[in-house]
Order: sequence, then C-alpha cells, then structure tokens
Amino acid sequence: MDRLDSSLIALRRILRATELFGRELKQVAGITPVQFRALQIIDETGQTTAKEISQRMRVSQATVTSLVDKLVRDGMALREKSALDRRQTHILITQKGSQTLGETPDPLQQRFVRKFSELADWEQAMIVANLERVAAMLDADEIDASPVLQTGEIKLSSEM
Amino acid sequence: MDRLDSSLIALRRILRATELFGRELKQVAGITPVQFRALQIIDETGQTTAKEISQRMRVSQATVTSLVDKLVRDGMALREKSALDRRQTHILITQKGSQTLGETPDPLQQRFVRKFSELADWEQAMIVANLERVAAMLDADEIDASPVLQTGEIKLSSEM
DNA sequence: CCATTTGCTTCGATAATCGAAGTATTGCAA
DNA sequence: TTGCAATACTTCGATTATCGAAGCAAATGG
Repeated sequence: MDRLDSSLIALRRILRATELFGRELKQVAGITPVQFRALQIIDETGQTTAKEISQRMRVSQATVTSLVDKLVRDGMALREKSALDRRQTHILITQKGSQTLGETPDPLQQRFVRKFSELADWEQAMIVANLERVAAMLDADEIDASPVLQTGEIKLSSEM
Repeated sequence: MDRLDSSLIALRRILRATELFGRELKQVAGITPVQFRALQIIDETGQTTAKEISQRMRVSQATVTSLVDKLVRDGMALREKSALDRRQTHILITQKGSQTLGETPDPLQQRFVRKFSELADWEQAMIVANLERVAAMLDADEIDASPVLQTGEIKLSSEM
C-alpha cells in the first residue's frame, strides 16, 4: 500500500505543478490557460466554429461564447458570420493572437522539455512508457482518446 | 523529439482525466474537488486554522474564507474562535463532513487504485519511480515538496 | 501604551462554467 | 410550398474559485 500512496502523491505533485504553472502563465503572459487553449485550437484549425471548440475543449457552447468574447475583447480573435451556413460563426485568430501564441513561453512545457532533454535515451523511453501506462489507467472508457484538455494545458508544437 | 511529444501527450491525458473526474465528483457527490480538498485538510489536522488551509492549498486567505463559508453553509464544517489566540479561528469538521469524506467515492482514485493493484510488483515499483521522477522535473524550485494540490485532488486515506 | 504584525473577513472584481431560454437559419417532410 | 424540427449560437442568471485591498480585532514588542 505504500507504493500506491507514493504514486498518488507523485500524481498530485504533477497536478499541482501544472496548476501553479497555469497561474504563472497568467501572470507572465496575461492570458489564462483556458484562453490559451482555445486560442491554440482556433489557430490549428484555421477557421473554427464555436461548436468545434466546444467539442474539443469539452465545455458547453455557452462557455465557448464567453471565452471567445474575451479573446475578441483582447484582440486575439475575430468572429465572422459564415456565408455558407449563416447560423455558423467562424472564429479566426488575429495577428495579435498568433503573436501571443508564438511568444508565450509556456512555463510548464519549457521546464519539462528542458529536464526531459537532459535525460539519457533509455530514461526518456522509460518515462514515456510509464506515463502512457498511467494515462491509460486513468483514461476512463467513456472518454475518447482525444488529447485535448482544458486546465493546465500543455502547449505542444506538433499537435495532433 | 518524438518522445518528448509522446510524453507531453501522455501528461495531457493524465491531466485531462483528473479534470474530468473532478467534474464527475461534483455531479456524483455534490462536492467540488476544491471543497473536498479543504475538507480533507480540516479532517487530517483535526483543528485547522484558515492560515493552515491557505498554506497547504496555496491559495489566499480570502479564498479560504469563501471556501470555508461554503463548507459551513453545507454543514460540513464549523468555525470556532480560539481561546488561546483570539485572532485565530479553529475550523472543525462536522459529522456530516466526515461522512461525506468517508462515503465519497473519489472516482479518479478508485480507478487508479484498482488498475494499479492489478499490476505486477516490479511494474508498480517502476511506475512509482517514474512518476516521482516526472514530479521532480515539474516541481519548480520555488515550490516546496508538500504533496498538496488544489485541482483534481486525489483522495488519499493515509496521507503524507 | 503605542505601533506593528498577525489572523481573519469583507468588498469588489474577474474567470470559468453551466442550463435554460431565446434568435436565426437550415433542412426535411408532408 | 409551407411549416416544424434540428442546429448554431448568444443571452441571461447563477455558482464556484480566485485574488488584492481595505478593514477590524487581537497579540506582541519595544
């Protein structure tokens, strides 16, 4: 049972770290992790809809509306009615948005990347295998495998 | 670099799972993860102060006040002025609070515990070692090693 | 005994989140 | 074709979590 405790504590530490890095992100870059995540999705998809964001972030459309409101308010994104289906609204990233995405140093990722890179090859392989194992243990069946997440989001350059 | 991506994706999956389990907890048990965490701390310490909770959860005292307000409102906790130092307020858990703690099935922990228990001995050891390693990589230096965390909290019977 | 520190609450603000209700618009079916 | 259901989104009202600043009361140290 000792091992179980240790593993849970380690998991906690990981979660806490992401949480705290989220706050740091907010301080440093003036954007919240959630907004950052939405912006990433808008950027990736080029021309997103509220529905798309809502599905990928697994939040309600109402939430997306308020999120996009904030991005628009801050000049990071734009809304544009779709010509084809006028119920839809396309959401576009602005220059400023791209710039923010590009410049924002995600402190969590940076730290992890740095430390990870310092490891020996076999160590990296082992860590990946184990992280994936744990992820598989936690991923509930009802939850599909989409690698999207809302809190303490990790910025990934080459994202699915 | 592929490994880095894999590890980041796995990390994400872990974070997302905890996030979603947090929501489940709220639905099922009617208590939010944050409140649950506060309640755990109150329970563990027997007679906590707002300051203690604030430090362990790493949130401001103002936040703790509002958190405890909710716990008190819901009959999970009580406030009691300290006789020794009358600036302090002791925060106590109520019967209902204990009951909630005891009965609440933390879905994340349950799942993890079950899966973890199924593993072979050496696998468990390896996972612990690797999780701890990752935790160490993410734990910023400024952050002390206390295994406390606020979001997607994992319930631990024999904590710390 | 006064000034400072400490512990906590109050106030006002913001973000994230939801469900329900409302507004267009599309699309299918009779 | 007309009309009703489904779809896409917003608005509204509510809740939680969170903070900083300001306030109040008690302790403590000169």
